[in-house]
Amino acid sequence: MTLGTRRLFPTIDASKSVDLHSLFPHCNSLRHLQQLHAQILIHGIHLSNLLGSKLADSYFASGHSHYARQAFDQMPSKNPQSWNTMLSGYLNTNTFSEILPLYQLYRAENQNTNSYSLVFIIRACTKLSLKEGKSIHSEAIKFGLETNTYVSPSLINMYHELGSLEDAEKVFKQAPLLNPTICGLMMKGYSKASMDLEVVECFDKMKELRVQLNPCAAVCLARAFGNLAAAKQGRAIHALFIKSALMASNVYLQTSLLDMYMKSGFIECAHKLFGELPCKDIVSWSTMVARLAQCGRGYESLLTFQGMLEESIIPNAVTLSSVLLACSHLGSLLQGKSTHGYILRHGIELDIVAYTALLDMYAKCGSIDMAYKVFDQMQQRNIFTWTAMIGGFGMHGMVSRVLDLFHQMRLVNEMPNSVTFVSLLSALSHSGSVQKGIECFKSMNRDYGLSATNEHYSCMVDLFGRAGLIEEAETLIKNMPIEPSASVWGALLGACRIHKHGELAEQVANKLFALDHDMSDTHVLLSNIYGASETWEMVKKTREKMNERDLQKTLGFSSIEVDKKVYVFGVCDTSKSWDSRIAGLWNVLSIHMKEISFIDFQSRENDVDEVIEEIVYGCTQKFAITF
DNA sequence: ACGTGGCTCG
Repeated sequence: MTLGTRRLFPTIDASKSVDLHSLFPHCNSLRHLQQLHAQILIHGIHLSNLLGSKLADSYFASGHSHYARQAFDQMPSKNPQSWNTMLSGYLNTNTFSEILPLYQLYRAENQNTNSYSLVFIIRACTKLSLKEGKSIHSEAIKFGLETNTYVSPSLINMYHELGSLEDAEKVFKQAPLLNPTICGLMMKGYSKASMDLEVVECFDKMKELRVQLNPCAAVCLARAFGNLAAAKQGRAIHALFIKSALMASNVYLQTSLLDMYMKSGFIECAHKLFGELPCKDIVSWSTMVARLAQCGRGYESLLTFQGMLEESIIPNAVTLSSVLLACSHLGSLLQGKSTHGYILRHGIELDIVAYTALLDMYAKCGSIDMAYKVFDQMQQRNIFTWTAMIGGFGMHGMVSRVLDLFHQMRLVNEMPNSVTFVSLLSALSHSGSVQKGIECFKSMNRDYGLSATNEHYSCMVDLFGRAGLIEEAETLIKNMPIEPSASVWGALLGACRIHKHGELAEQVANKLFALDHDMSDTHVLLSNIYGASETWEMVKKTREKMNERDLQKTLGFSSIEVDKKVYVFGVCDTSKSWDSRIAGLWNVLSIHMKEISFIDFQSRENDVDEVIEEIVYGCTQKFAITF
């Protein structure tokens, strides 16, 4: 140890080690610490466990683990606290590999262990492996510390972090007394595993045993109700949180509740809560931006993003991927490009998720070339990236690119998931590639062990249906190992419509009515099918049935931007908002479309008539948002 | 001098 040329510390009487203690808070650099270290050695006070540990702790805090270890090794006799200081230091500096060997040394010198050490080791094992975790668990059992107040929550946390919920439950059930912390952590485990019902069950148990809620449990509960889209119960727990004084100054809980309301469609409640938040951070803003985009309120999402920028909150990759999602929902290439520009101007680093959202935006806004450019330039790609690009080519009708990309993906050993196959099948269906579609559908299970979901079956029914292979479609549905969903029957109904199978359509529609889902679309479709086959009596009946049941057609909309204005078209009866130029252009276009048989199948010609008929479309104008 | 957690994105 060399001393600096200038002494910062006076020579202190060895008996007054207290004076050295008081110098710790004044060490703001490695140099200061080393000088203090020297003084301690000079005066022989390193014999003191206390000073040695404090020194090690300070070295860790300044990011110099190596010196911490040196100070520790210089202590001739160590007490449990000094060992624990080292374990804690390595844990906090993420040097997990040092922890177990150090603990081995400790145990070689000591017959005993203690709850502090165990907690550090358990936390290290959380980052290591289940095998090591289990061995430390048995160590805890050996010393009767398994149910210790600090040890058992750490064990529960470790097990669910390592993916073994069963082991977490075992520890949870062995706890002699349920406390808020243990319950909170168990709920966190369930929450991570998307076991929302179990989260709620755990909460019910807490109520029964009168265990108080803690913030962790509260957050999990809000998340669970959000996922279950059960905002009614959500409002009740919100009230409970307020009563339990959990809400104030807890941004995490506030954000979780915000998210819960948004996920379950209680937009008003969410807005109210959002408005009341005393300090909105990046996450609460991003939550609003994300959820608004996801529920199709792209314009509001962008406005919220703008509001966030006005508050001088710097968006991150998470925020921007949601903004990009809003742009793709609006179909606004201008807005999407402007977001891309914002990212470049402000040098915001995107992650793989955000780049995928950028690619997806370009694809969905019609700029497939830009989408591919982004894809091509990405340093890393995951299955979502590949799937988005495959889907992009698919929606542009570029089947050969779809198949080509899938092939490339397999060459780099990326494994397709269920969604990749939805994109593939949908592309093959739209291009009428029946044979390839069948092969792809078979391959999904045979080569990748993925079992077909209703979405895949819908694509297949659509594939057969478009090609006029109604019988094949019916057989496929009959042999489905799972209960066909409304979308599967919907695809068959669509096929009936194309090929004018009135009778089958009625049967299928009845299947759809039997399923508990939004029936208005089915009624409309059915009535259109009758219309196509000119069975006007049935059209009338269907329409009457709709009125009887008080069903309204779900409102659809589409949008386009012209000269920095976003035109939103939706079904509504106020046609005065129509710009006459747009109306004129629309007429020209529809006639032209008919002339060139724009619709892929001859039999779908009547679609065009129908669209023209529905020129009760209104148009609202919104200005592009600048940021 | 050493110990138990929480929110947003494809």
